Amino acid sequence: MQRRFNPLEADTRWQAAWDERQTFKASDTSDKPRAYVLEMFPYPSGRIHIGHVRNYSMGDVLARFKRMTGHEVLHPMGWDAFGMPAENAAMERRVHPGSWTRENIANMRAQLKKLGFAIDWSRELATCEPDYYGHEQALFLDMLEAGLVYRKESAVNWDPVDMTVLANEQVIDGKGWRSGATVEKRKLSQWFLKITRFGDDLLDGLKSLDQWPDKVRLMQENWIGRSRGLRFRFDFAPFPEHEALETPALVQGIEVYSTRPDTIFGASFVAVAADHPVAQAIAANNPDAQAFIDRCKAGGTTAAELETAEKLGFDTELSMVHPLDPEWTLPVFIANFVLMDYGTGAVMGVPAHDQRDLDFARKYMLPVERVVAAEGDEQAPIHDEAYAGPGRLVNSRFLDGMEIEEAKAAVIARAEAEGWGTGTTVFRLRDWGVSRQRYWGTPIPVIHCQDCGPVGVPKAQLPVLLPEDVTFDIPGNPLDRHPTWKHVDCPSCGKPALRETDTLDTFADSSWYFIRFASQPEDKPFDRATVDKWLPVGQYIGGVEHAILHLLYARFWTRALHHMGQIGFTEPFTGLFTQGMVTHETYKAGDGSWLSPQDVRRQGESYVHAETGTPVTVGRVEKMSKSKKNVVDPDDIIEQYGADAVRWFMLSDSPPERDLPWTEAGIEGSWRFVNRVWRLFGEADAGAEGQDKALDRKLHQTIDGVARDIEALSFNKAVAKIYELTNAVEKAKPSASRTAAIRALALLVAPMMPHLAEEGWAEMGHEGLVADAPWPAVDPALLVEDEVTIAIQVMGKLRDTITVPKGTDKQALEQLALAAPNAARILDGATPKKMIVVPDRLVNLVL
RNA sequence: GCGGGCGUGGCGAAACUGGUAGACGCGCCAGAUUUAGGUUCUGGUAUCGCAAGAUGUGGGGGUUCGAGUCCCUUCGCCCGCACCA
Repeated sequence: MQRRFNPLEADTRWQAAWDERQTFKASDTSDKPRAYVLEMFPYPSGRIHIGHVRNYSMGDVLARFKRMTGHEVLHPMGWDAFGMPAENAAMERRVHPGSWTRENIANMRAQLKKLGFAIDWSRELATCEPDYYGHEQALFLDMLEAGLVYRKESAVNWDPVDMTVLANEQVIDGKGWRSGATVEKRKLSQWFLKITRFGDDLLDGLKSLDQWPDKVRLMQENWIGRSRGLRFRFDFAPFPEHEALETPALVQGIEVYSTRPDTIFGASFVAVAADHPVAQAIAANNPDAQAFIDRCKAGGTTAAELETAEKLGFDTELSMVHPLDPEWTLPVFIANFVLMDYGTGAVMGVPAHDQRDLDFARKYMLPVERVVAAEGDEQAPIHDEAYAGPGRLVNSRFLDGMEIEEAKAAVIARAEAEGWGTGTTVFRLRDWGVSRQRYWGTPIPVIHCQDCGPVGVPKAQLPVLLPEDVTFDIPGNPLDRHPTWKHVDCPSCGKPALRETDTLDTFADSSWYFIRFASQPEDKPFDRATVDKWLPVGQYIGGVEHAILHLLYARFWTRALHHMGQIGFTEPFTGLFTQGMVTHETYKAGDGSWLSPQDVRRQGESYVHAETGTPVTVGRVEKMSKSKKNVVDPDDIIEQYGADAVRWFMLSDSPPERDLPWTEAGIEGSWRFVNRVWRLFGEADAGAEGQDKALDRKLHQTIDGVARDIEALSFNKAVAKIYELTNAVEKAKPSASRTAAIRALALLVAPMMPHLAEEGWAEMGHEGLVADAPWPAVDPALLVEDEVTIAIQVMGKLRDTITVPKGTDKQALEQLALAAPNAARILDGATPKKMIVVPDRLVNLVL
């Protein structure tokens, strides 16, 4: 056997062996328990980065471990292949988005294969291919039919230079991220998916997701933002001479929404948003009002601006009647802090119990009356801080003395009885606008007919294919200006009609790919029986950056499919794990420019430029990014150290949810370990005899511990335990136990370092693949020690230790503790007042 | 501002329901092998101290026989949301 492991040769050999035998092909018909392990599929940007390597290494350990423990494992890979970068590349380099994307996929697939992941490549899919997006179109039509899709005028971010809609994330400081042009708000007819239909389900469903990080659940909870309150109407006070009253928008009064109807007797004004119909109606005849509205709209929306933004209002000189007192009128303001797209776009202002209302009231000299007070505070005046705490109602007529919740219920009941309001649930969550004025996405399968309106493309005509002959030399949507593509006959009446030229948000593509992985019939999106066998995904692994959007959309899509009776489950991912990023030190040259790690050389305690020898400043450890040049290319390091060393390093040291600092020394340490294990494999002496009880025990404890750690995704701990075992085996004298431990070691490292494990497994004369071998069995008798070390404390301080047989009784321990030399010295003849004995752990002598 | 998380050696980190803090890895120190460097191997490595011993999990306080772990308070860093009525 060679002394040094040769990864370049071993990696390719075993990857070919797995490929040839289709080792990781998942069977839909297997009787074994199933495990669906999934990592978030990548966008084919061109190259795999180190973050992907970490992500897929984690999933791979779990997938391989599940196989070894008798599961039928589904561990697929695909490509989130639609999206803007492909169109940008098309514009910049005059390549077709399709060829650019497919070339990237080929490159990245080759890179992934070099890492030896246990992936069922027969299920590979790319969302940009018609055999994927065609089925997505079918699902869209199903949702349309089920009333989960609708069309509505909506304000969007419009980039006037690129002539396209931008997502909120693509608007930076009010400018388009590519063009730099000031983004306009434009009203466009857009398709929406009715995610709010499932607002309650999506929120309540979070409770059942106990294998999700609390952080993500909380973020989704906040995002959905359910609140309960009273929606009610203020009527206008008689004010016949005011000309604005003639406007129909004003005649109906103003609807407001409040989560604190209990404070209704503390109301001192009504405020409407700048976009509110009442504001608009007033502005129509009042230039000052119009000027104020324009000013509101010009206000920035960044964090800093909002923080410092003053509460501004415009007095409309209208007044409203308090619903519980016809004699009581309240002034109406247009206010910059009221949002049109939340609730009703109008609020009742209760200054004593809402900070914004208080700020506003102080500025415009409006009354501030306390209506809720903690015990003893009934007379306490409100100064600069609104009171939002608990208490009982005061100054509130029939509500006086009630608790807050009681008063809320009383007001809602009265409003409903008297017909001026209803108890309502309001969500912060908005319906999902999915229309994009883009080429490289799933065409929305709808035809617009002058007579019939929007008509779904008949399913028999799917897929609606993207035309290949498009150009990107001018801005805008190539589908819209294609000469023939959009001209079709109406499927309903046969008259000439126009195709929808918008494509679907690419988040739609990633909302059901995990279902398609499980079942890929040609004629329909999936086969229900097969899907129900595999899903929900047992363990999903990816970055936190998807905590809201992707994970919420996927949950919605799953609920929608369930609602339509297409699948038998409601949540897509039973277990979710969000892994940390891979980070690296940053380096700066004297002139302030960033330097890549390859250009930097260590010299004693400091760093210098590799070529010029000039000093280099070492900066913070940060997420690897091209702009800071602190990137490491996976291909380079795989070539240098082999896939296993890279995989091992990705799993070592840092807990997987935390950031992992990449270091040259770290990967070298992993490489050293690969060779240590490799040398041990060469020492598996089949003829060795004799038992080494301590080593047996260590082995079985390790098998048990590593299994637990992998199940818990605590890879760093599993790695540490394997190191400990390796240390113990290296030190042990030859014996049958040692040989057994070395053989077991191959199985233990197999999920993390599969190539090394296969190579050693074969060298040790085993038939078949380690990938097909079962996880070693644990002898429970060997998990417990027969001797334990007891800590002897005096007054809680460790003074001595003794070794005794496990299970030694209390009296014996007390005697031994008193006799322990160091303890006896400290006691100096004194008798302890009390002795605390924790069996098999410690004795504490208390004076 | 609201919500959440995290502070343990020179570094990445362990420590099950309160019970011997620092496992394991990196780095570093010493030694062996080597023509040398690298590799490999052996030993050491929380701090102070020659030692006995003392101190030590961001700071302060508390509960307990016993606190990294529980409670109160304070400081620092990170993440998410953003005028949500």
